[in-house]
Amino acid sequence: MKPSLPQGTRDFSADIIRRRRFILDTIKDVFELYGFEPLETPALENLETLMGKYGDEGDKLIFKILNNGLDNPLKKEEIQKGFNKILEGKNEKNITERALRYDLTIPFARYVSMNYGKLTMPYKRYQMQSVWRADRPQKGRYREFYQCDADVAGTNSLISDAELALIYQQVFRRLKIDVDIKINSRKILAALAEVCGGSDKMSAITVAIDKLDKIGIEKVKEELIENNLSVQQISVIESYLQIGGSNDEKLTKITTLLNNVETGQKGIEELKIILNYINEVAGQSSTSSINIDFTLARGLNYYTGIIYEVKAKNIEMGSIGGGGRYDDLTGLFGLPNIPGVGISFGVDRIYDVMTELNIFPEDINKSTTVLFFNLGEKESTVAFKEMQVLRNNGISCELFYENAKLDKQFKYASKKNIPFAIIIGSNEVEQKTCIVRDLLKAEQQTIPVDNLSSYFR
RNA sequence: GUGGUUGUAGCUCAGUUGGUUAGAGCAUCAGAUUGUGAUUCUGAGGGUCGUGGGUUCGAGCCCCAUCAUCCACCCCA
Repeated sequence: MKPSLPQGTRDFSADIIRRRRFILDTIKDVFELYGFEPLETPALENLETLMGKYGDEGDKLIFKILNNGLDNPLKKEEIQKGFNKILEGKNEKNITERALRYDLTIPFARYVSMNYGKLTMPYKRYQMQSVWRADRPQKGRYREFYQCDADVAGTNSLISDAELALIYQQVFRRLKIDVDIKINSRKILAALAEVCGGSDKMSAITVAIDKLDKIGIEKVKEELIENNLSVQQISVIESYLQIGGSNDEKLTKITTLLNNVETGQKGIEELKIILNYINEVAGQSSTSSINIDFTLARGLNYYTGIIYEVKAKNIEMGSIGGGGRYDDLTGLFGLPNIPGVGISFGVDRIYDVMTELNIFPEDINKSTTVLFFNLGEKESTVAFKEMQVLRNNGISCELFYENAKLDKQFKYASKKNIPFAIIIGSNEVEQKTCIVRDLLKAEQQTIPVDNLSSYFR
């Protein structure tokens, strides 16, 4: 058979893994700097755990796993019944009861619900694992990809919201990616909906205004008309969308626009508090700005407070990070009144951005430091012994496995980016010396073998 | 889920209105060179043209289906 990969999945070769690790390590270091603890959960979850958490669109994108034993003749009848339900678009336990992880937030919520008694609250966890979505692949979109999440469960303190924004700043500063960190509040969006026809219109409104960048104000208005909003309501939304200026100016204008709506004022107040925390430390570092963007909506329907989204500047790519606050996530799993807030990094998109901008560090692909040449049985035995001395000193080495032509051994070294070659031939064996060749400078010197490890120190 | 694009050697790609035995560069291997590389020269291997059907005397080329790719929409990291 001809080998192939499932759609939207990829193999990662050594050079890609080293670059991905650079990103993952950077994120992990910053998460730990802020006191988050690691967590890993299974790739599989019960389908029931995931269904209904990501909206109707989301449910369709969950990878479901077929049960085993469907060919059991004793269960034939109920399995056929179940299959008929599947054909109607319903889920049926007899056919599928497990699914691949769709994101890291719901498994986190599930974990908190199951382990509440054991956890030190507020619980701050980070998680870096792959997730799967049955989406059609395209630029920056894969069916298997990594997310890196940091969430805080069990506190309403807006300090945590502010810290998460700072984590975004710090990570992208370390990665040297210029980003736009957008912030908004679901409470403000809810208040807008309240002013414009009631809360049942909220999702239609948010979906429409979220597209402002892409399709422009006229198309947004068309979409709102299709959703049965009145001219007057649409004009309120239009003035909402026209709010501009600095963060302070935006806050002033929105306060006026939503001055009768209590939830809106609450959302504005929260935004102010968070931005104040961020401003406290602004002088210490920030290059990438945190900006209020009232068009930001975010899809996941469990957010209730602050929402974030991060986009890379100067490049065409979907968001590379997103997150927000949810008042009651674990309630769905029987543990009410636990608020949470979290952010997510999309590693694969960050990788694509860094590749396109060509901003990975130069020296990222060094692996082996020294290649010992193989010049025969006796010679390579000596080399083998000296190689182990270097390894014991923490220098990564390889001995070429065959007594091949030097030409070939040199090429192997250059292909693997190995900077040093050590040549031990019969003369060197006799004199207890070796030739150390710097392959980048094309210079070499003969030194006593006993001095090898000090040479590389 | 909807629409478009592409699929020929390990890689990047040529291949004329359908016409003998499908090509190039790079890479690989062997030799020129029996201890010093990224150079040069010579030679070799490697393809059921994504897969399965169809039209035709004849298909890499035309038609249908299918799979994969890249891209856009929906949605999202």
